[in-house]
Amino acid sequence: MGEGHEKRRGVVPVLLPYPLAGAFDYRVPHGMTVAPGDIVAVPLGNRTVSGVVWDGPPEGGVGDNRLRPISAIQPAAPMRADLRRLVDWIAAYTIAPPGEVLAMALRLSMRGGLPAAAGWALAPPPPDLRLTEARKRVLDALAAGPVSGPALARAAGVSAGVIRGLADAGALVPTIVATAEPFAAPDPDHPGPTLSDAQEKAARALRAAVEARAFAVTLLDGVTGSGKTEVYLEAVAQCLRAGRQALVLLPEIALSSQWLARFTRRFGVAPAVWHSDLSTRTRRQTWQAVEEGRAPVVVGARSALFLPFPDLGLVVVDEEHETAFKQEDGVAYHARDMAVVRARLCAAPAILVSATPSLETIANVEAGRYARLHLPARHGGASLPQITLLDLRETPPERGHFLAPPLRAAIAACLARGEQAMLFLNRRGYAPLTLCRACGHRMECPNCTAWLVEHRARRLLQCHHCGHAIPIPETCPQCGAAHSLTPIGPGVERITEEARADFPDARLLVMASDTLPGPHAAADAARAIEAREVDLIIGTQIVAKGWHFPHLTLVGVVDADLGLGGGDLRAAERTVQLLHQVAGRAGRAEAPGEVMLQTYNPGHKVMQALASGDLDGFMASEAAERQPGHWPPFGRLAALIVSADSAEAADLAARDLGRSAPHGEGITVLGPAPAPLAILRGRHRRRLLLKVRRDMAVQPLLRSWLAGVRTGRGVRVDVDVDPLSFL
DNA sequence: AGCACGCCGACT
DNA sequence: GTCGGCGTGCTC
Repeated sequence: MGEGHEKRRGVVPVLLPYPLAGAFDYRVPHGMTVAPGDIVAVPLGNRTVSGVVWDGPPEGGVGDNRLRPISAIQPAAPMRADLRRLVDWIAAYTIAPPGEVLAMALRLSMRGGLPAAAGWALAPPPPDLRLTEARKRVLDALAAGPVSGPALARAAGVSAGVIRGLADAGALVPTIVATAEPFAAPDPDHPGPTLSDAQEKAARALRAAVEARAFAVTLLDGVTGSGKTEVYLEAVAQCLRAGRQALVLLPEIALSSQWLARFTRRFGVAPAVWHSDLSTRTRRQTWQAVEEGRAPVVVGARSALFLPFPDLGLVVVDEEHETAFKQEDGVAYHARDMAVVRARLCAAPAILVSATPSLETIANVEAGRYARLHLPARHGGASLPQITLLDLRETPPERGHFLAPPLRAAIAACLARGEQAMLFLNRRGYAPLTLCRACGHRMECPNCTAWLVEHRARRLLQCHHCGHAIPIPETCPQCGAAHSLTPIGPGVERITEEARADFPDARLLVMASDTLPGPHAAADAARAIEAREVDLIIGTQIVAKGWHFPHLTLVGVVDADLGLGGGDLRAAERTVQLLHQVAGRAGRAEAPGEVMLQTYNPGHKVMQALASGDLDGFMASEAAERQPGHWPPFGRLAALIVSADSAEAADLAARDLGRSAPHGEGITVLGPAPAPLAILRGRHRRRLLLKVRRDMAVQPLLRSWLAGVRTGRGVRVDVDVDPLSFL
């Protein structure tokens, strides 16, 4: 490093947290000196805003007479150089205004001043105070000075009631205390679980990578249940021994109660947690603890990438294949890839972890850019579940039902053995389509190109893209026929109804994002399953996360073909990843697991790969398919989404863009074509795809392309570099 | 992102 | 006659 401390006078660039084209120049007033990274207050129009003194010379885009002076240097810790480089890097890569990226990195920190909390201090003891043991402990804990409420309760080992009582008796007075409470220090030498030989070997390699204090990326892969988490926690332990901080990114932190329990088992205490739903207080405390090096380990969602670690020694991305790491709205960045960038910027190793690595990561391994550590088998005597394909053409469900007889029989047998079963269907609600039997009318969203999904429990038809909802109509809005609207196809609600009828004695639990609002509900559900208070779990996507349910031995996938349609580049890859993950929930302890996939395409390469377990072979064939056409990861892709109020305006703008598209050797432009969601939230959308060879960069092409077209009123062009979703 | 300036509907 | 809708445009 060594840079970033030079004091500067004259004119400096200041990056403002708004989607402006670049940094703005400001004059440094006499008597003030600033350095890159300083948080400053500057005038902007008729108000004062906060910004960050940026690096390099002034932009020079504006005449000296229009330059305004910096108002003040804010009393906040300067933004670190590596974070400034990360902001620059993400902005350049995603073609986003740097200020918009800065906003993501700052939004989380700049709200409010110093963290403070309600606390308690000793008052002159009232003469009639009755002292109990608990009350004595509280008074002792306050002898050294004021302490915040929760910390006091913890330190004295009492409930909040005892403190309340002392306050009522007049022995305590409320105060505001600065909360610089240290986060508990994880103990790297806390006795953890014993590793198998294979795990120990991988752990050794990762410890060495941490000790090397150099940028290097390692893929850690192995089937679900092979003990990858325990292995990378050893790398975290090594990082702690070296006195440095570690960051672990998880795709959906809110659903990871079991992950936190595993961490606690290994290190004796829980890590600092970071995600977007934290309260303002917790957010500020965590931010500050990270900044001051008091939070040795942070586990977080993608936004944790922007935390100001002073000494980051390790970055782990668990479930690296998860698409939840890709932010779609605003700045379209992939947290997995940016985590690798962050690791490189602070010369730390990165570990990518997955049972089903993305083809991108596999290609990086094969090109020698990433190392690979492979865990060959399930850990602790558990075996991989037996996966069978249920051909729905041969053994169809009864009319109006969705569970084929062999699956029903398997569930019945499983429940009879006293074991748990799970049904997986990646679709919320009761039915994805409502159709009029009289005239064929389909209930569609007025704002989006999408069907309205019936939610029977709430008596609604709802659009899963924009949230538009209407009460379920009595009559067809097209032809007026009464009682003619029929639900078509299953959602989890409908499967639940069927299961309830088929297995009336089983205790059911539905796990879907709308039935488990918030982390506590998910944690409660997981606890209930572990405690065997549930026999049959019916769930969407969220049951696929890394849960460990030791008594679950049967998983039925209601519609394994779901997700294969739509012509998405990664549809097959994603289906294999998702279903492998779901299958991995079965048989994680002594009892062997069994998985049944209901499919109309048992011959499909996805079904064959899952049934045979040959994921490497499947990924190799995916690679072979994408390579000749230079599709990712063997080429680079950027999507341009043109949206406008009217179809005509969208078409016009899209055609204009198409006409001025870059061309040349190794460059392909596809489109314009209606985006798969041709109308979304009332906006008409067209899509263009720019595809280039892997040895070329899309960013310069995009920049000159977009600079050359001026879009008309109401027209927006959104750029998505490395798009994952083709909607 | 804010907040202005700027041209067309219902109201103290 | 004004107050006010939010559509475009600018902020160093």
